[in-house]
Amino acid sequence: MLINEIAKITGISAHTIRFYEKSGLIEGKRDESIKTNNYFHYDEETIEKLEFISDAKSIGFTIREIGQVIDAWYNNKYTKNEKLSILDEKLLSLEQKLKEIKEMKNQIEEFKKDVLNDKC
Amino acid sequence: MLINEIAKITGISAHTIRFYEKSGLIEGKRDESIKTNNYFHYDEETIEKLEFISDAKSIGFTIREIGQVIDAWYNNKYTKNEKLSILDEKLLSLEQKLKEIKEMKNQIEEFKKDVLNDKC
DNA sequence: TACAACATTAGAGTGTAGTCTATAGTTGTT
DNA sequence: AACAACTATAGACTACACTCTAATGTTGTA
Repeated sequence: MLINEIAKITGISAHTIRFYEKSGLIEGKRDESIKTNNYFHYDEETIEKLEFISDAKSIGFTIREIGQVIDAWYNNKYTKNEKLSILDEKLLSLEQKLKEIKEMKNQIEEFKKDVLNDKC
Repeated sequence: MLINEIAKITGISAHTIRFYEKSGLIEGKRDESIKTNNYFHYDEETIEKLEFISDAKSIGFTIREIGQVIDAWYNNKYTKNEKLSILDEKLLSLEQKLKEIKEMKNQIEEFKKDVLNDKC
């Protein structure tokens, strides 16, 4: 798959995909048998990664954090224990986010009560 | 209270507090009886607002969104129905965030399983 | 073969949310 | 009065995550 095809599939622009590539989140491969161009080729795994990136970004993970998780999942950059500790850390931060969001829900419910009772 | 005092209480720097003031999130009052300076004075309500801002930022609300909620709560910029609709919209987006975070937790749990089973 | 549509890179520009600096004036303590 | 510590404002600077432009080359179709 060339960049525009994977862009269409994932809904992420070619520009942004190149940005993710430069940021080290994904990695296209060059076909060594083709000498006339140096186009990047992307596979199914890259689609998975890009979908993960979209999800992770929307819950507030930074590029750096997403890179860590991707490396913990796909890469051999880390030992097994390092991988598990990165993933556990992210799970913990997600727990924290859940707690904060529930608290914020309660607070906004209180605001609503105040508005309903004309207290503000 | 002057700016440094409220900064110390909330843990938010004076610079950032001035930035929030310029962004319309909080509003200090000038003491008209003092002619020698034009220092801003802040009250308890501003502390509440700044604490809300910290919480809301940490769950990913933008300055604009936070401004809307503060206006829906403290201000008479909106009608009762407008206020309720802003707050309901935020509640809905919090529900959405909760869902996304739970899904991400499951996905990272799956990554962990893969790592534990040496599948990657 | 013309040419639209695609690919690459470097680098510039944008929006958000601060963060810092410089300048100038004010207040409180010695 | 001297001086440290505070305050205000304008505007420069930063980090992050894109987003776009320009220049150049390649591919596929009429």
